Formats: sequence, C-alpha cells, structure tokens
Amino acid sequence: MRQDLKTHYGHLFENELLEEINNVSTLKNIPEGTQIIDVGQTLTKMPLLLEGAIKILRDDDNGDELLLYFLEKGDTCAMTLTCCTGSAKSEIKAITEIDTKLIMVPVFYMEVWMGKYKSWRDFVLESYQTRMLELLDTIDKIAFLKMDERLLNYLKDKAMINGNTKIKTTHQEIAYELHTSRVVISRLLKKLELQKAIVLHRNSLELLTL
DNA sequence: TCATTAACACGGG
DNA sequence: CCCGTGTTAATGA
Repeated sequence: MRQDLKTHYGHLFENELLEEINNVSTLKNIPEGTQIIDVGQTLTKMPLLLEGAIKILRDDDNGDELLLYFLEKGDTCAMTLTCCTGSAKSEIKAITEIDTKLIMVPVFYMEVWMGKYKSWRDFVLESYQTRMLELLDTIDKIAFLKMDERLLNYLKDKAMINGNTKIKTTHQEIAYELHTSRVVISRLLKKLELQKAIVLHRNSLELLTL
C-alpha cells in the first residue's frame, strides 16, 4: 500500500503525511457495481481513489435517481469532506463504475491533518472546488441541454472512464441515471445509431464519435 | 411539441 | 421462459 500511495499521491503529500496515511488506513479492492455509500449512511471513513471510478448519484423522494458526477483516480468524496466533523449522514449514493482500488481513511484524521499539513488542507480545498465545479457543470447540462445532448455527453463520459468505446449498460439503467424514461432513451439511442454516432447491441453499445 | 406511461411483439440467451 | 429492446397509442404538461 505504501507504494500505491507514493505513486498516486506522492506528488501531493510530503513523506511524513504519506507515512501517517499508510499507518491508519486500509486498502480496498472493490469490484464493479458495488454500492459503497448509501443515502442516510453515516460516514466514518473517507475514500482516496487509487484506480478505477465511482459514480455519485442523488436519490429523490420517489426512489428515482440522478447521476451527479464521476470520481476518478486521485479524487476523493466531497460528501465526506463536508460532514467530516460530527457524524453527519450522507446525502448521496456512491457505486463503483468499474473495478476500483481505494484507500479508506478514518474521518478522525481528516481534521487533525487539516491543521497539521498544508498539503492536506490544499488537497481537501481543491477537491471541494473541483467537485463544486463538476456539480455546476452537471446542473448546466440538466438546465440547458436537451436530453439527446445529455445522453451523448453521458456516453462520452462513460467511454472516457472505461477507456473503451464499448459501453456495457442497458437502456433502463441510462434512463435511471439521467432521470428519464426508457422509451426516450431507446428512441434517442436509435436516432444516434441512424446518425452513425453509435452501434447498438444487447446489453451494450459502442461509441463511434468522440 | 415532446415526455411519460402502459402495453405489446420480437428475439437472444 | 425471462428480459432487453423497439414501437405505438393515449394522455398530459
């Protein structure tokens, strides 16, 4: 784990901090499609991503969901950052998008390191800033883009994260994450296929334009 | 006009 | 058969 830390966070944190992280954290390998955090769950550890990707979803009252953004390597969970003091509950749901390797840090150390290490403070603040911008970007898309543009955007994000233009998903799953109905997704996907932007298969599709 | 809902047929695993 | 997919008709915003 020490080597993993060095590789992914060595350029951010000084050796002393890396050593502390190493001493108090646990390394986890989490398979694709695993729910890591649920709404209402109390957060006791904060994740530092080494490899893989996690999708962050917001649940509404009816059990409907909406994709907020993806976390990739080097990212951390902003939700954890906001409720590191006390024992606040999570407002979001986190599910691994692909196989993911991450380090879990007990939230107790978050505060300690905030005062002790400038590099940690900078990292937390910058993460917070980045997540905020991602959120704004998502809000912009929901507010100003039509569903067909959002769909294409979503597919490109997926392709980017998987490092592959072949995307393994169903129309229904896309519909949930973009918060619309499957009929719409099916129709739009069909349209994209006619435009030669994608190729449709069962349980997967392939992106042709990047 | 366009999204949603329900309903149905098709077909692959 | 079960489920994902493609399509349509009715309804509503």
